[in-house]
Amino acid sequence: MVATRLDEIDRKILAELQADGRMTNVELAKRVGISAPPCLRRVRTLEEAGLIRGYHAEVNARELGFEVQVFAMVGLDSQAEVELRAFEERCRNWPLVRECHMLNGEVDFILKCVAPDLSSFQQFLTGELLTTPNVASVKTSLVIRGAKDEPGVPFDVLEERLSRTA
Amino acid sequence: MVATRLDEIDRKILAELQADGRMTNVELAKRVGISAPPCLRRVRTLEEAGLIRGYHAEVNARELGFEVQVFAMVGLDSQAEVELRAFEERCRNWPLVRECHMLNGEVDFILKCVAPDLSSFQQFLTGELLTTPNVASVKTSLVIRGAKDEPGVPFDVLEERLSRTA
DNA sequence: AAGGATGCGCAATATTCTTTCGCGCTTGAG
DNA sequence: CTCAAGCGCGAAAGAATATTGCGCATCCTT
Repeated sequence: MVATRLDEIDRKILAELQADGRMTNVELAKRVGISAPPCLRRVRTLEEAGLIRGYHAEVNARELGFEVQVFAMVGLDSQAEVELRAFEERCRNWPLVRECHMLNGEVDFILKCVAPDLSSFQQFLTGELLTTPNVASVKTSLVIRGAKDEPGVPFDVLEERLSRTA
Repeated sequence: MVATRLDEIDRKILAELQADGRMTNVELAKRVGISAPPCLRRVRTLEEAGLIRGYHAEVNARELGFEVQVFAMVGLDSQAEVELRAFEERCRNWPLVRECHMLNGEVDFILKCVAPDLSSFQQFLTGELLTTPNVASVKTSLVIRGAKDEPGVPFDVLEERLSRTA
């Protein structure tokens, strides 16, 4: 099912559910222009094919008490695959680390972190991240304010691209 | 309603919906330990209070044809508030830019971008970002691989913190 | 202690979801 | 070119869910 090419309706479904993941199936069907049963079948297929990984409520982190957001650039001493995997595994176990991406260039990883306040982040930084074996350098940057935070991908770009090919 | 403190049930609701945003209300009610009607009322209240910003399907970007993910660190010539706002507004209009955060330190902004392939990103980089007025420097880092990508906030940290206070 | 406000649960109604069925279209073999 | 098989669609019925109104308990205030 991986190689299955999506048609326009599938892409519309994905776009709609990315914008509003709690939309009812009948509403979704109406928007993509088919009736409810085949629409639901398509959604199930997309889920099983892994094109839809899950559904999440977007919560207001600040109101919930997570006032601090930090990007951390991490450099390691050894970039051996085993060491890379070990560091990634540690990241998965740190709840304050929400994202961990391996990068090219001088920095090995970028981490997006959240924390209730500065002191709890610094506690994590000095008590956990900096004391981790193989961590050579960490440069942190506090987020002053967020200007844009869109989840997912831009479907308009995809449609535009496909229309050029067709 | 902003100053309203959430009780444990509200936090459970948020945690559950963050993990599975399409859960039915009866299932949610069962999990948080109350009956369906008050559960739905709480969800509506949380939505109206802005604690739930929305619901989104998490789509598989790579399978959809967005194979490239890039972090871009942007420095501006002028950091006057008007200029900062102007740059943020441009970011909001670039579909390939999914996130834009203003940082402290030497870099002014960090951008998380996606693109179908390297050439379309470079087209954006050289044709759009680098030619934008007031942009002094851009350093880009390609994401080699993603190790962790959790949406939202860690509710366990929140609960732990609250239990210490109580 | 009385009054008011808040929030729960129960029950009834309306909406939505799920399943089954038959139809029409495309596809590939004869 | 014809025909049969496979696939996806739409309609309808039964099941599950969402939604509303109401009575009652609890808590806080006075």
